[in-house]
Amino acid sequence: MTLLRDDGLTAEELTVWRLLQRAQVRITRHLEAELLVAHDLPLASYEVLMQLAEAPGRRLRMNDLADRVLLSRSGLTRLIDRLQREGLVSREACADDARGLFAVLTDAGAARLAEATPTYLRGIRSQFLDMLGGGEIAQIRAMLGKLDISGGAP
Amino acid sequence: MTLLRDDGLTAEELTVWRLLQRAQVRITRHLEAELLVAHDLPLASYEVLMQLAEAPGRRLRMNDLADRVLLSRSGLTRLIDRLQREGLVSREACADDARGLFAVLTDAGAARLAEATPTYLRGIRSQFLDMLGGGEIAQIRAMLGKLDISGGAP
DNA sequence: TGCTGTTAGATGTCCATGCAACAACGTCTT
DNA sequence: AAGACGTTGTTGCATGGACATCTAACAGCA
Repeated sequence: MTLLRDDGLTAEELTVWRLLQRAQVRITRHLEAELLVAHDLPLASYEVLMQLAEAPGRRLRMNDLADRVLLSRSGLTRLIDRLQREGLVSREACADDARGLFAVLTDAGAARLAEATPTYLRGIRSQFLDMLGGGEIAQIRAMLGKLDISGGAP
Repeated sequence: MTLLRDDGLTAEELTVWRLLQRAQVRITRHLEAELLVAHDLPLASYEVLMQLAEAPGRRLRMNDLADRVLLSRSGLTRLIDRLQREGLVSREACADDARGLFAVLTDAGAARLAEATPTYLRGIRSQFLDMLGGGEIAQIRAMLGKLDISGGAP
């Protein structure tokens, strides 16, 4: 039982990390599967549409968007390619920086997002929030906020 | 600002889920990168070796192992292929079920694991545990335990 | 024994992703 | 004004994972 981790991590500390992994993977897979069967929309695509919908002018620079959806720049390029092919997103030039591109949510994209959103939210509720008590959500939010590198403000 | 989520999730609830995603992805990437540069060992490989080391007889059935490392069966087949090629793991037949196979940790695998473990544990500490207070670890463990489907016992 | 159905792993195929390299553009210095 | 340097986004390439499918082997029942 002590083959490893005599290096300063207690069994509990290691367990916490494993639980975090498991929770995130389990929820992610649930959402992915549900969105796919119900709306033929991968989770990553959903998250792009969601971020764009929340952004002012329904648009975001590629770089900015990549950070928000936790994807590499090249990964996002390909993903936006696909979404553009489906007509859910378009690319527009950036006025004040000729290198830059905006990914812009189209009306079709907004409609598709609206369809899928109930599935997404229901999944988060049933696979995550419902399993915690009310006060616990605030607690876990505070702790996860500390883990967030981008200075998690309240 | 309320383009979506009038469906019953508060902004905070949605934030919690996003923070969980971000935390897990950030830590995972850190570990992957560190293990790769320092030991040329992908995170998934490390986790396989780790699980085998903890298992009785340093061996686990393929199916069982796949569940523990959160991989599909085919994914694990390929991964064990690679580890076997490197000599870190071997396959052994199962006495009481001729269909079954054990993945077994070799001495070379154990050595490689021992080399990489400090890097792994240091990563978890610096990217995760150090960012939380002592009491918080127990708290978050309790909550994440509730999220774990496999009846998280204390 | 001979069927039927189920389970354990391995493979063929496809697709998403990351990294390194690149091109185009911006910024800063002098 | 001009070059050095950083940034932005796209591409070639390789990797790794999932799904569907396949084979072998078990279990149950007639």
